[in-house]
Amino acid sequence: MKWDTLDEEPCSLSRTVAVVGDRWTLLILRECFLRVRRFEGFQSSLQITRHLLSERLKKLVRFGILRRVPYSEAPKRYEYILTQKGLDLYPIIMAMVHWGDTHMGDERGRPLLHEHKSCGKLFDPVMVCSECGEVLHAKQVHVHAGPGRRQVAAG
Amino acid sequence: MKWDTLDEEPCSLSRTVAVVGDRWTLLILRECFLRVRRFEGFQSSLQITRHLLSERLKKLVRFGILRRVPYSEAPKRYEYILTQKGLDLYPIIMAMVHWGDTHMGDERGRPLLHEHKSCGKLFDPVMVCSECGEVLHAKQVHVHAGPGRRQVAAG
DNA sequence: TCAAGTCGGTTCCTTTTTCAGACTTACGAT
DNA sequence: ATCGTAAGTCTGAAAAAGGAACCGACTTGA
Repeated sequence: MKWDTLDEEPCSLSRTVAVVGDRWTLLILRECFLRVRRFEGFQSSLQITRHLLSERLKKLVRFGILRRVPYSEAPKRYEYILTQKGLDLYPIIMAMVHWGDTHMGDERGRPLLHEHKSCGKLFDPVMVCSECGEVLHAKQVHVHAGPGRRQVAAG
Repeated sequence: MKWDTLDEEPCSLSRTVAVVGDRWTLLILRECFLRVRRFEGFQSSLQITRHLLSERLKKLVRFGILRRVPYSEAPKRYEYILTQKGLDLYPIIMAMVHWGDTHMGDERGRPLLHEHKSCGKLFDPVMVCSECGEVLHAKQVHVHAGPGRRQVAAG
């Protein structure tokens, strides 16, 4: 497996992993969803080295997850804003937060609570079937080869 | 940020990232959900080095995501089976597969199709609010500090 | 019975990433 | 002139990943 061509594998998970499959990238995205937008903001809340932050932000921009938007002309300053493609990562982040809440909690309770503005309640994210609306479980799902599958590789 | 204590951060995303936040681990989990159970099975389908596979499997066992179950006494041979905690990672994997299908596809179409046995249809996973059942969007969610939050750190 | 193959690893060495922290550039304020 | 801020870049050391050979306990086939 070569990481530099992982985004071309005939497997949607590999392609996603190529983009967000490392620790810092996922933590940077968490900050994005918490409305952090600027280099110093990411750096101070994550304690990531500036070198790596710079590289990760470039990569997220290259993949179209963030847009680099100037907010000051002199001196030139930029913020990093989630694109629609980036906003669509929300279910991944929320699924991870929910798993952490469920399986990695401690005696102090949840670090964050989420309120759904539409209904006004504190909620958990639940994954359902787009067709029947039932909650999804791994054992209820059967996998078929699709048109984009080249070989026996999975995906 | 020190990776060895990431699972104790007051942030559910960090804690999840501590366990599944690297490329190989996510790909190994994909194989688990595709019913791969044995060392050689993972190794040959992923082309991961045996060294790294060994280490990652140990880590997943240590975190209670896989169980190491003997299937032969002489010689001693083991398989790796998802625990309930591991099965609960399914929404994360499916959210990543769905994002890849949506945003990283090519002209050949999807590598895999998913059929929901309960309703018999090909489906996409959708994340909804546990309280009202509506589809979740990042902008509809407001975040509050919960009891497990120590400081200004996010989670 | 002896060689070859299988499975689940371990060991060793090289290459790539990451880390920690100083340095740079461009400006505004004191 | 000096300080502070923002958004980076550069450098050398440490850690992680990659590649490939080796090992031990069996089974299989000649």
